Amino acid sequence: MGVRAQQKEKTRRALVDAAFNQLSAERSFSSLSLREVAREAGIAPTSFYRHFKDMNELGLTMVDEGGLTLRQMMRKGRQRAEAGGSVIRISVDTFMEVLESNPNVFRILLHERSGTSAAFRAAVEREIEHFISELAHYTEAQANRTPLLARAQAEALVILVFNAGASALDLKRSERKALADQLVLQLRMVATGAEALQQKMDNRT
Amino acid sequence: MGVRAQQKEKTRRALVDAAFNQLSAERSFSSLSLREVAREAGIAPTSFYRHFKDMNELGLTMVDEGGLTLRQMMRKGRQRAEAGGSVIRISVDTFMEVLESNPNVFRILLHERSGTSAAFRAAVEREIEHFISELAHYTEAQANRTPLLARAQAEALVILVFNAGASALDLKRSERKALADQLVLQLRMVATGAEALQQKMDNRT
DNA sequence: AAGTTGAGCGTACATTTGTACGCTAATTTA
DNA sequence: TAAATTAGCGTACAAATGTACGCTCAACTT
Repeated sequence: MGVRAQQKEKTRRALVDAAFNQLSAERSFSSLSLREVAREAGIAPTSFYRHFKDMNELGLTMVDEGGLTLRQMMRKGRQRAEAGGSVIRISVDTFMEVLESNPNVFRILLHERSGTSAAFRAAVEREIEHFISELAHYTEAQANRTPLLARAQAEALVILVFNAGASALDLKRSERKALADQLVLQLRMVATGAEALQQKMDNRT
Repeated sequence: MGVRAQQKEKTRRALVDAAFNQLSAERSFSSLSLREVAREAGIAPTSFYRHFKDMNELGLTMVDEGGLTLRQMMRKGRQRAEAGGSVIRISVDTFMEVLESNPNVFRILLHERSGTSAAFRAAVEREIEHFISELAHYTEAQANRTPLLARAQAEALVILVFNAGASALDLKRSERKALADQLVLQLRMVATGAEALQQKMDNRT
């Protein structure tokens, strides 16, 4: 890659990073202005357009990138689970760690999920869908579920986890433990219930 | 109430209604400006301050009012359930009807739940908490659950319902049916799972 | 070596925003 | 009836925003 393209990429990164860094509990992506992001990235407002058509395009980039980061981290965590132990417990712990080290990635996903732009909502939904279908396949194979049931179960699990994540963002580390415990309990409910419903269906044939 | 106070109340209502009416899939409360709301309500921007300290105060009013509306409607729907039939099915159907007739009430709750103001998040959480504890008491009595289990179960149920509501907002009426069906399935999973876990606990003593 | 490209800049402008201030006129109080 | 209160208005202003336009000069192409 030429010097020029390299520099361009660097500036683009600076923009994305600047935007991520400005997110917080008090600041959502949609409340960021183009000028603020440019300022934080150390470039002139008008230079922004050399990289993104508008803030929307930057935001979508962030959602995609964030979702990817999350999935990679969760996948890495899942490898730990293969060593044995409760899949649920280990997944929840991994999730909480990921949350703690990437709060802003989470914030943009959570907020824009119920956001004001259809494109954003769709993008977030796509990311969540990745989690759901990965999990559904896993359960379908592992626990011998009907696709329909596996899907419903996986979706319920993911929703509960994401929701707990949203709550966790507002909590101190000490309070998160209790949250995690309750989440584990809820996930077990779903898993147990799905199993029971599956059995009932199997017996009926 | 004097003529004066009456007129004031009327204008206040006009402001609240104006704000609600401007909400849509493309427009969140936090993206509304004070001037827009005043314009829609037919008053001068500066007159806004005769009724609310700032937009934040208006928003909190809307959350409280919206939450109340929702709870009243759900309660009315629950009376239908007493006539017999699946509690879960009837509740879900009621919920979907409420959603359809008050989409904007829902929008503000859903959006501000993951919003940028701690006060808003707390207010929404308070409203959701109402639902959860009402439901937890119901299950505790009805199904003889441990408080801890009842709470976890109720929370899971409410989260799944609200989440489905968020998805439903983006769907056509025809597509909502499938969503409702899956939601029912998920709620049954939780209920069945909670029951199983409760049994297991009871047997252990 | 000469010519082309394009990332980044500065200037400029029209819009929109929140809100301070002081007035008016109708209602309420005394 | 006289005085006090106050909802609503119009004017005004500083701040911020998105973005059009044209320039520069380093990097790349030919």
